Amino acid sequence: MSNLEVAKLFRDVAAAFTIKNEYKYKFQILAYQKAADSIEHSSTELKTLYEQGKLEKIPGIGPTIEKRLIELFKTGKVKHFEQAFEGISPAVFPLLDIPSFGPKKANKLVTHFKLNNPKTIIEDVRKLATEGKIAKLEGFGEKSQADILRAIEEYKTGTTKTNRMTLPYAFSLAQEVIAYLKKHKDISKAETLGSLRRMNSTIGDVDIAVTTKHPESVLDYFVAFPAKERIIERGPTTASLLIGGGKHVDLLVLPPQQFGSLLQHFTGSKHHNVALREYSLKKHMSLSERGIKLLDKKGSPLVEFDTEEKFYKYLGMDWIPPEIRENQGEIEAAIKHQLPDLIELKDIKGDLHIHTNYSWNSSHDYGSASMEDMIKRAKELKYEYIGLSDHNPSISNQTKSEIYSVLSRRKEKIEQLKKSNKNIRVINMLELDILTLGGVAIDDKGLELVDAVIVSIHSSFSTNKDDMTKRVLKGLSHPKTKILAHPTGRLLNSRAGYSLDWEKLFDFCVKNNKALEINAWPERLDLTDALVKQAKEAGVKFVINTDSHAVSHMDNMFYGVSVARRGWAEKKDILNTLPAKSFVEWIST
DNA sequence: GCCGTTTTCGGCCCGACTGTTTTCAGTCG
Repeated sequence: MSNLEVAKLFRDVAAAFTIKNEYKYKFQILAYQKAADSIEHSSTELKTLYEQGKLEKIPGIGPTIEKRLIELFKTGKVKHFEQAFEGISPAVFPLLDIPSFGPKKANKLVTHFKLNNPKTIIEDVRKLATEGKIAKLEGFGEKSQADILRAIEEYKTGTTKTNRMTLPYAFSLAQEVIAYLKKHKDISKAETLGSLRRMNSTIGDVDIAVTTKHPESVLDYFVAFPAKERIIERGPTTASLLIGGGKHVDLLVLPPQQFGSLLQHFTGSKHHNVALREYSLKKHMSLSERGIKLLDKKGSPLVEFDTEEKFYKYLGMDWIPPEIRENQGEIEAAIKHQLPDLIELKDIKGDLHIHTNYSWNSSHDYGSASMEDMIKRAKELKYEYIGLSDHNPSISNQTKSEIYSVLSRRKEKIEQLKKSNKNIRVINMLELDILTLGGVAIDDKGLELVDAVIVSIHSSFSTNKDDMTKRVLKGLSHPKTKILAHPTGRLLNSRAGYSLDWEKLFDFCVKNNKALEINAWPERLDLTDALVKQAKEAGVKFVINTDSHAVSHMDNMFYGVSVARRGWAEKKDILNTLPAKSFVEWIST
């Protein structure tokens, strides 16, 4: 059973408790939802933790839920859950996947119309709505019947929440909306919030905050946004639009004196906010997007904040960078004034994963720009060094001596470039395939013709964890291999990546002075933020690379730096912040 | 059912919006 399946089961359990008695089970419901959230966000499979007897390492899993999970993995079911589901039609649960359906609404429809088939339930409800039967039910009406119909249509056509957006897509959508908003004369400030401000690897909704003295007219203007599909909601301080492709854009409007708490609240994450509020409650302060209520002094006015810095300071803590607001220890660190000094884009002094159009019967794709053009861009970016790391020449249709000869010709060209570019260090590198049977695609004699290599997996993704780990460690063992590129192999929204024994890999990297790449390509963002944090704690060093195949790709460095920041990485953790001399020393020894 | 920088008992985030009501229930983030 995968983490997502367990999380869904827990949410169904919470829904079942909600239907049975929301008040009696209030805190069990909360506990199962919290556990589901945390299981979804876990970077380790629960099954693995179960096998290692480490289930209690997941926050939100205590002794009782641990017992239930052990029963689940042992027998495939949980007695206690079956009791919880007793008397509730299984047809309720598929409905919960449709936005606007919660446990109460779903159960009311299912019981009243005696619907019991989970396979046909969505079609059954759609039919009832079409026939006008739902409007007659108490608590429903014509409007909600129409809403149900539309929600089902949007769900079936995939208009709602299918794929999450990649960062560049979300940024350009946000920029488009902000550019539109800025045309309104009463808007003084507009900023993106939510997961986009936290630089999450994928974005669900785009949240934009605006401060103005004329909220009415701003909201009117916003909901008239030309590219909208429809208005989802519109109140006095917020509005939400559905944009083509099933994306939401939410606007939040508050007066300038409350802008600080507004930013804080809608930047999230939800887990960060809940933890922050629980902490503050113990200090008798109640937090919201409008400010802070002091619970000790009755009738005292709301304390307002125009900046986020003042808001956090009032709570007795340092301002927390948005990227690490995930309730992963940042609140405790902010109280103790021990927040990490996160790496910044300006710290980066070189890019080592650069593909060019150098043509030589390659094993994989070429870049579109010349070595000269990529070097020129690196200089514009004020880099001190650049690694030219084309894919290794194909080994399937060239003899060894042919390979030595092409490598040597490329070396000559790069030596020329080194000489003609005195103010940047050009490093002769390769991105080298780790073969299916371990080992790398080019032998020792060939590797003498390059300064250093990046290794990566480009084949046999389904290899099991133990074999894949052996394969990767063997690939990293050669003295010339310094960096493991895109270590998980994932592609956002399309490929999960392969399995690796991360603890083993981290340990190997620390002992053998190898680095893990943080690949800045927006569909990769690989390592993941969670693994960066774990690796950093194990003492692993990183290199942030763009994996550029065109000049413009070199600007993606920003996304890689964001992943590093989300993983709590500091300048000292990232090797390509080193000055040229020290970096070249590391990579060539 | 979880959890601990005033707690191993006694707490558990907070408000927005919609639709169906005429003061509230449900859902969402």
